[in-house]
Amino acid sequence: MSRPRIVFMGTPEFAVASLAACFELGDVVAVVTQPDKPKGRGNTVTAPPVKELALSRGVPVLQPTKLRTPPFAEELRQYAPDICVVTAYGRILPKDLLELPTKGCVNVHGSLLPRFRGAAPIQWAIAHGDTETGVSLMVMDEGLDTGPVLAMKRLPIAPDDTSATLYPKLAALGGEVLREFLPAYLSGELKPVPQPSEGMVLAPIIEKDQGRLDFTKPAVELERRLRAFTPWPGAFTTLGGKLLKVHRAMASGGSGTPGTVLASGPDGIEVACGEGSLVLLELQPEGKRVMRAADFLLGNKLVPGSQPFAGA
RNA sequence: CGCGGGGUGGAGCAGCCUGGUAGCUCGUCGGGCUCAUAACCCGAAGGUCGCAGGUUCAAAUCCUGCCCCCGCAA
Repeated sequence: MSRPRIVFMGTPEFAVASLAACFELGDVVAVVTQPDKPKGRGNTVTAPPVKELALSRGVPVLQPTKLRTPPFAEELRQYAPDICVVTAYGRILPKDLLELPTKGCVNVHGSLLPRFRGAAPIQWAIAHGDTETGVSLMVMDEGLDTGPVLAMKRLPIAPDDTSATLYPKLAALGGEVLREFLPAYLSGELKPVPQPSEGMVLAPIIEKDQGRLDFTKPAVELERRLRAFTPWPGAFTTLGGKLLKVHRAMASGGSGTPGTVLASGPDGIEVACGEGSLVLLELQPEGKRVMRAADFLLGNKLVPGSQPFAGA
């Protein structure tokens, strides 16, 4: 097949590069994405990034609320897809959809499988302190990111990488892995290889409360989680009943009762943790802009020895 | 009309309710002191208090409209 008929399924910014690759690789006959949702201040109804690109290319956009009802499968069948490419769609695909395209469904996943199966692979790669991650192209089966793998591309994780900095890099890699390996899969040259049973790690969806700083944990872990959970849900604590976000911090060697301010000055605010200490470098009080810790201290006194942060 | 905080010398804040001299901490510049420090002492510069209108003898402060920044929720 020279021009495969592709149905693309995806939703956020991460999926856009994959969709762009699909436009090069075949005829994108339909794009499936999540329904428009109210977003941001003012609750403006916003279209997913994938939809924007699809519309600009004049491709039919489907935004079903439910996948498991027969009408959607029938609708999709009319497009007679050869292959369905899925990147961060945001839903589990039922068996009948997986089997609908003649070549099945392939998925671009943001980790080196079987490490970090699940909804938040990029975040957990950082949170675990990995120095390398990547993207995997796999043939989907009914399990959660358990299908046999066609190809992987690797990417180093820098010590200061956050999910925000890693996302676009991995999104681009996702487009590349499709361009390089999808044609070979479609022609039958490239066979999927089952994932090894060793090394499986789950990457469950992140919940808001996981961003709350728990100073009884080791400082190194808190620093990793801060980067992993940037931009969402971030790392935060409470000060004087108000939210205080921590945008940048550094693990250090101080010790004391967890949650105690060990030092505060131009170099930051050092807080004792369960193991080591965390030096807060950039803060954002609720309703305010991000500021350096030193600036924050000019208007807010944090006395060494005190335990001003709630929650700990 | 989703909920809420904020815009005051270069930075972070107070003052606003209860109109009446522009305040605090830091930075900057000049001088002094010290082996030394995020040091300390003395002095100085720097602000149309987001914008526009209104009320008033008088507005950062009260009223109206607009612009901009941000947190929450979804």
